Amino acid sequence: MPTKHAQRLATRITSRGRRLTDQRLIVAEALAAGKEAVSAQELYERVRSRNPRLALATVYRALEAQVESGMARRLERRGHVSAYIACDVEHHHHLVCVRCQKVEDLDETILKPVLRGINDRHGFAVEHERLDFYGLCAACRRAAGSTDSVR
Amino acid sequence: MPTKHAQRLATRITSRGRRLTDQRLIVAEALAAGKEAVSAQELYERVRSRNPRLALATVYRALEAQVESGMARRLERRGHVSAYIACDVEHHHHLVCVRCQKVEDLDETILKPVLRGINDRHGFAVEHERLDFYGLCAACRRAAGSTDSVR
DNA sequence: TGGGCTGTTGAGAATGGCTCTCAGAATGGT
DNA sequence: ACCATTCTGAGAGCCATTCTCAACAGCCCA
Repeated sequence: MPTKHAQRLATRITSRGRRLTDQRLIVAEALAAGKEAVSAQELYERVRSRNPRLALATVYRALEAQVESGMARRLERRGHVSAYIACDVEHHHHLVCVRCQKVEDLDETILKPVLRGINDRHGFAVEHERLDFYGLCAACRRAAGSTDSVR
Repeated sequence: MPTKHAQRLATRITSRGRRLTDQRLIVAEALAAGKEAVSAQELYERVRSRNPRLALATVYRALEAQVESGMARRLERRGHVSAYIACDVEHHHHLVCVRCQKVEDLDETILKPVLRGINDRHGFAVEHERLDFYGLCAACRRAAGSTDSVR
């Protein structure tokens, strides 16, 4: 009795002519279950108890496949580790609060002019970007009594 | 007879209470000589012929020190490899070509609206940001015959 | 100027994330 | 159901990076 959610994942997995396998579904569900970025190792451990025969290499392959088909995004973590996050729609970028560590999603429309500018002024075709803003979120800003405006 | 350039590098190397060593100067000069991002391995090989006793680990350590003191910036390359680029001043953002590895500085004025937008729409006070774009530079784009526009 | 404290280096081994290999198993079109 | 094709499990292999530690070299101070 596949859930509606599993159905949708299955559709996306096979959308590029890829085969639907139990392993891919397991990995996709596990990844989609969390809202934070997970490394392949972590995901492997998280899933292992229920699926003892699942191999680590398979997790890597499944994640790679998800990234390729746009179901997930690969992020870089310190120490040359990749972390993955499920993506419903277009990927987004983050505002990381250096005080409370909370992460907000960046309003993507803000970026459009930048990408266009890079294209127009530099003739540069952006493939992917690394884009993280660190600072104080609204709450912490109030708490800190900061009246600083943006630079 | 240290050149003016070497003098300036030396000053920056020691600026954080770090010791000035031949090895650090060699690495700093080699990195500053190029305008494209270089991996530690590449830099090591580039420098090895003139300095056969220089160890790879030392190159890694010197690059790490440069990153920490703001003389260089670490970029990500495919396959979990770090690449480094010398930074003249504080905090530039980069356009890194994934094909020829050349690095352009981003026209900073493009960013102004983004920072304003983050401030206005998210109430988020940006302290610092990490912002690198990866893609095809104008030359490689022509070479590739790409007619793709920006997303 | 000459210790001496301490940061730094060289060399190679160790680490660890990730990928490869390959035989056997599973998938999906026909 | 058949079969070409794709996937998987298991572990070995790969390779960028880091660690270890004894020897060495800056730099501070008298």
